[in-house]
Amino acid sequence: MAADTRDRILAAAARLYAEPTAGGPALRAIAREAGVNSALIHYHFGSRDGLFESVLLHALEPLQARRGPMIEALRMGGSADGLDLARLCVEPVAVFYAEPAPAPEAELRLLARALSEHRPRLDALAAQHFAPMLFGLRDVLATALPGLSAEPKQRRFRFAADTALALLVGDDAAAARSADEAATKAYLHDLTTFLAGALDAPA
Amino acid sequence: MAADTRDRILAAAARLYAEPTAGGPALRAIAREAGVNSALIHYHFGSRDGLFESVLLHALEPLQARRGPMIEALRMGGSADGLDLARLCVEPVAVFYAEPAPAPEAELRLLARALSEHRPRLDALAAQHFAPMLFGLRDVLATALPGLSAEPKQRRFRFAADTALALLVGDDAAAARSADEAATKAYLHDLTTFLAGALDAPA
DNA sequence: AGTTGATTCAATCATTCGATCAAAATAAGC
DNA sequence: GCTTATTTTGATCGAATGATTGAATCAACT
Repeated sequence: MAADTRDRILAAAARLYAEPTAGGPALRAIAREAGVNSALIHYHFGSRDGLFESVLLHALEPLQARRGPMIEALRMGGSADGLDLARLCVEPVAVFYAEPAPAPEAELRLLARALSEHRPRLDALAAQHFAPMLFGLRDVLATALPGLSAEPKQRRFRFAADTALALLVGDDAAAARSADEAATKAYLHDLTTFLAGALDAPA
Repeated sequence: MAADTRDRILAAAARLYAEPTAGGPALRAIAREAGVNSALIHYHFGSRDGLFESVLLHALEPLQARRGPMIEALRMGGSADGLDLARLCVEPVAVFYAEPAPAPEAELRLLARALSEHRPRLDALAAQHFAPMLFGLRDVLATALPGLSAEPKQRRFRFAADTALALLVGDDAAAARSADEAATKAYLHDLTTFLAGALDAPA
C-alpha cells in the first residue's frame, strides 16, 4: 500500500496547498487530510520542501503533456501568428479546467503559490524539467510573427505567457470557472483574443 | 519620537515583507531590522495583521496619488483609446521605478505578496480606499474603445490592469530595472504597446 | 515457522512564533 | 518638582511547527 499512501498524501497536499494560507499548510494538516500519520510524510518525501516539490512536479505533468504536442504541431505548421501563440499560452494551462471533479483548481492555485514564493531549488528544477520544450519553442518563435525582430518578439511572447498564467490562475478566472461552462468558455476565448491582439500589435 | 519609531517600523517591515519568505517575516525580524523592541510593534499596530495593513496602505499611497489625476485627465479629454488605457494601467505602478534609492522595489514586492495571499479584510479595505477612483474610471470606460460593447470592454480593461500589475511586479521587470535606465524605459514601453495592442484588438 | 525489510504509528523534542504583562524610561502638563 | 500619560523594554506564556525516534505492524520470501 506504499504507492497508495504516497498518492493520498500528494492529493491531500495539493488540495491544502491550493488554499491561500500564508506559508502553506502544516504537515499535520496535510496528514490529517490524507488520513495518515504525519511522520509518513517525512518517510516518503524526506522533508516539507521535498513534499512541495513532488506535489508541484506532479501537478505540472498534464500541463506539459499538453504543451509539448502543441509546440510540435506549430513547428511543423509553418509561421505561427499571434492567435497561434496566444492559444499556446492559454490552452495548456486551461487543461486543468477540463479535468474531472476532484479539485480542478487546486493545481492552479498551487501553481500560483509556487510562483509567488521563490524557492531557490525550484527554478533549476523547472528549467531542467522544461528544457526539451524550450528548444522546440525557440524554433517556433524564430519563424513566428515575421513583422517583429527577434528581441521584442521574445519579450512579447514572454509577456503573453506570463499574462496567461496570471490571468488563468487569478480570481477572475476562478469566478468564471465557478459560474457555468459557458462563462468559462467565454473567459478563455476573451483571454485568447486579448493576447492575440497584444502579440499582433504593431511595433 | 513616537512617529519616528512608527516610520522606522513601517520601513523595516516594508523591506522585509518584500522578501519572498513564505508566510512573511517574523515580528522579531522586523523589530531587529528596525532596531526596536518587538513588543513595540504590538504597541503601535496592535497585531501582526495590523502592521501588514498599515504597511500596505502606506505603500499604495503614491500609486493612488498618480492614478487619480490620470483618470481625471482622461475623463475630461474625450474618448480614450487603447494606448490611453494602457498608460493608465502601467504608469501609476511604475511610479515606484522612479523613486529615489530607498528600496524602490520593496513596495512592488509587497504588493505582489498582498495579491498572492488572500487576506479577508484586505479586499474590503482596498475597495473602500479605491472607491472614489473607481467612479471616475467608470466614466472613462463608458466612452473609451467605442468599437466594443460594455461587457467585453470591462473585461478587457481588467485583463490589462491585472497584466500590468503582474508584469510590473514580476521577475522580468525586476531584472530590467536592475539593469540600466534604458532597459527599464524599454521594458515599460514594450509593455505599454503590448497592452495597447491587446485593448485595441478586433472583437 | 522464521527472518528480513519496508511501512506505519504514537510520542516527544527543540524551536519558533505571536502575543501579553509588569515594570522601567521618557515626555508632557500643571 | 510633582504628577500623569506616553513610550519602550525585558521576560515570558501558550500554542503550533518540522523533525526525529523507537517500537509495532505488515508483506514477502526462504
